[in-house]
Amino acid sequence: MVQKAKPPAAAAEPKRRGRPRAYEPDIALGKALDLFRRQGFASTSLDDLSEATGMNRPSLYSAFGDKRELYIKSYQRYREDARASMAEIFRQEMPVRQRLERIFASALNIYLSGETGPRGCFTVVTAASEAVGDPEIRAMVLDGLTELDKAFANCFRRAKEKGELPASADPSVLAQLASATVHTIAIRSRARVPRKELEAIVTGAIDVMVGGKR
Amino acid sequence: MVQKAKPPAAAAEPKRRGRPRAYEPDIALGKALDLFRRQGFASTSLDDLSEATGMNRPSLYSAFGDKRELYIKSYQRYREDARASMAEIFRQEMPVRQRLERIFASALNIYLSGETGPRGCFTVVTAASEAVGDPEIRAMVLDGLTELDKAFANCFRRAKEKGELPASADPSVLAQLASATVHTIAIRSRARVPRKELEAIVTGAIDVMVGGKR
DNA sequence: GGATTAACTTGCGATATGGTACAAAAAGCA
DNA sequence: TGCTTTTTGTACCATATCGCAAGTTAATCC
Repeated sequence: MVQKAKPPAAAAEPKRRGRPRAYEPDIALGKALDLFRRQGFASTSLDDLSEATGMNRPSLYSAFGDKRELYIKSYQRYREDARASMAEIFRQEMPVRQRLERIFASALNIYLSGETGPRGCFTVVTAASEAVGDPEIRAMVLDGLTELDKAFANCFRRAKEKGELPASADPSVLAQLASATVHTIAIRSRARVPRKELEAIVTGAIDVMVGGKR
Repeated sequence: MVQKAKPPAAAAEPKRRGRPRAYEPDIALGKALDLFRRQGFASTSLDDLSEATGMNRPSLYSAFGDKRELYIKSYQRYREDARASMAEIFRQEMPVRQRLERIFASALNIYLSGETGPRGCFTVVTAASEAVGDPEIRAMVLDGLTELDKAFANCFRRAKEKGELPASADPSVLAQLASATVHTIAIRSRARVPRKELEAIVTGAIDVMVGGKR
């Protein structure tokens, strides 16, 4: 039930007035995200969330709203994190192959980490869940899929401009193949396919996309 | 609550002894499958299943066992259907490209059909659900993924033997790309990506796998 | 027609779940 | 020291869910 005994989290705080919070919203949201990602929306109870975050239900409620809102906020958080690591990879100039390797390695790390087994990709998990019945959630999922496509397309477009790919290469087709590779490893990771095999799939896909190993 | 008013389903029946069933197990299982596929395990209640199948809960029980068993039987049924259409496609001799087109078209039909929106792929839905926590279900999912890989590998191996693919082509790598394409359209279909776009993804992937359109 | 068999219908009980009301607690402010 | 403000902790409610028990109905067998 306890989360952390350090109330003065960030340095500068404007001296809040009432009783201090016993939790840090950011890390609590992270715990909720982990749970939702592993168990899905429907089979994660508020009791589970309460235990994982160290907050009791009323606190959860006042901090994040009801279960659906908490799920949405968790997903947004997931996307922000993913975007951040993507941006990091796109910051420097490098060969396509290397950039692809980094992107896939990052994906694998996200999907395979987790204390109680691989967690997979939250976008894929949400897409496959009953939650897609909710139009707002479905829109977010679609946006997540599109964002990944665009990142890969950007990657291949740059490569083509630099002459790393033949003129016949279609960046958007390659991007969809790359996204497909991400999706397949996300799914396989949930089935506990060992890391080695997932890495082999990635390597094979890269070879096909940018030309054989060298 | 009513399912069908035709008791003498198949022609030859060994004259059962007690009160006749008011349902046909096969079509009931199909309805259950539809529901599970759309809503997932956790958020499909026995009441939902009862209504969809036209059987009340005790009948469901005696026919299929508890909810988990029903889910497993639904998944097995799904796999049998998928295997059957695969076998059909592999029956005759044809160019790789055409065979791939048929396989993907079949997948699209399965994923996009459904009265209340696309249903997606049951293997993918199960992989992404909380049900993977169950070792037996996880094993079935893994088996489903592997079976698809093998079917595609078989397809590419034949093509290579017939000289349709260059000697450098690696059937198992191509197979994983093809599976990845299936997985990505399964996921996107759940996000309601329109059929046209999914078909474009398939076409692009085929071009990359077996060489440009001709 | 009566016995037997198998399925159907109704209804229940134990538990879990999402959500909330209300009072105690811990801080600042005067 | 009292007062206000914000959060926590406990308890609760209405509902939903799974699974099953007991009795009823409809068919065949003798």
